Amino acid sequence: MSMKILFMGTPDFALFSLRSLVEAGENVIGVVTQPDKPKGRGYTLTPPPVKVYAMEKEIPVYQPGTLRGEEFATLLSELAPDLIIVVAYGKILPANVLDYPKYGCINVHGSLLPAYRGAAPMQRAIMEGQPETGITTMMMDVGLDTGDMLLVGKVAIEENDNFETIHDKLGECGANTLLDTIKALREGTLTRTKQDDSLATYAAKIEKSDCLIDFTKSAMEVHNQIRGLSPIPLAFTYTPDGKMLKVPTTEVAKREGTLAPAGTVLSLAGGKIEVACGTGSIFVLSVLPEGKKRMAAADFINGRKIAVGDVLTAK
RNA sequence: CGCGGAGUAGAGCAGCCUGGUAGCUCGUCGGGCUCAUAACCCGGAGGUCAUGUGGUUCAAAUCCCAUCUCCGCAA
Repeated sequence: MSMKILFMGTPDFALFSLRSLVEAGENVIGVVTQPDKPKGRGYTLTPPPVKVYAMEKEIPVYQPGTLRGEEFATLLSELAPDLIIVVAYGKILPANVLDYPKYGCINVHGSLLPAYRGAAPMQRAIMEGQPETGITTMMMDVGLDTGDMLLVGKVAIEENDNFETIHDKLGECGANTLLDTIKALREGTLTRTKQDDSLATYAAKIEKSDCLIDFTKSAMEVHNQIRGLSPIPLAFTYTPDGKMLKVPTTEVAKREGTLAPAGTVLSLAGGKIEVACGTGSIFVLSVLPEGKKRMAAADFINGRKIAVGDVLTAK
């Protein structure tokens, strides 16, 4: 049975799934992705990763500004997909789209639903210190990540995993879980499980305020925040001269109790910047100073930009 | 023409405003010392100060002009 699949997705995370569909020989008849957006210095118009890949594979690409209205409805009836796969597309699908395909719309979501519904499930799970996260495939409905669950894949979050490593592991896991889901659909063995709404939690989009490091929290909480935001967009603090300092990598020091006022630099031994937290301390292993490249903490120390006793603060 | 920072030894930086001997922390190489350390001491190598056979000047890393490259913010 060859189903006509329409793929909807935008960033790198979606690319894992699209690539696996293509490589598995599925009949991907088109890709819907967000319009090119101005990015970076000088506002260069940049295509989303999914578009770049689709064009390489000569799959038709569509970038509607909206899914509501005649235009997209017409396109949909021309393409006539049997199944729509949605992975981090970035827009809400209206009811007429959800209802169109014979086999419905399947979403690949980066959490163990009903936990972490919403925009930033991977980051939030790490930031909140979860020991594991995963992928849930679901039949989409009109709610935000509220549809019936299909299959689940789990991924452990190790102490030094960060957003990048979890993103890649879940991308991989998502691709595999998606293929399993389609296989089950085809074989008629797919079962739907309702979400328990009473257990639902939301993973709100990451805001600037989420990125400000709060050293009054425990060393582990600070570490979780920093790694959940690394390498994008990165957690930050301010040095005594008022310059912003982003922190890509840290590790938790094995120390207990309150060592000094939160944010105080305790030591520069071994090329690590040890910073006091509410309880315990963390080692800052690399930094990204304002206007500079990312560098090892040892280099930052060599340039004499920080000293024992300096206090890193919210400004 | 979105805003801003930066290009000086292998790395991170200072020096530039107020032109006049190329400096700091580290790494590296050689030697010494210690039971030992993120060790310590002594010595050395390594730079056409991004580019222009540009301008000003007795003299330019420093002031002026142009170009290239890298980065942060914002979106």
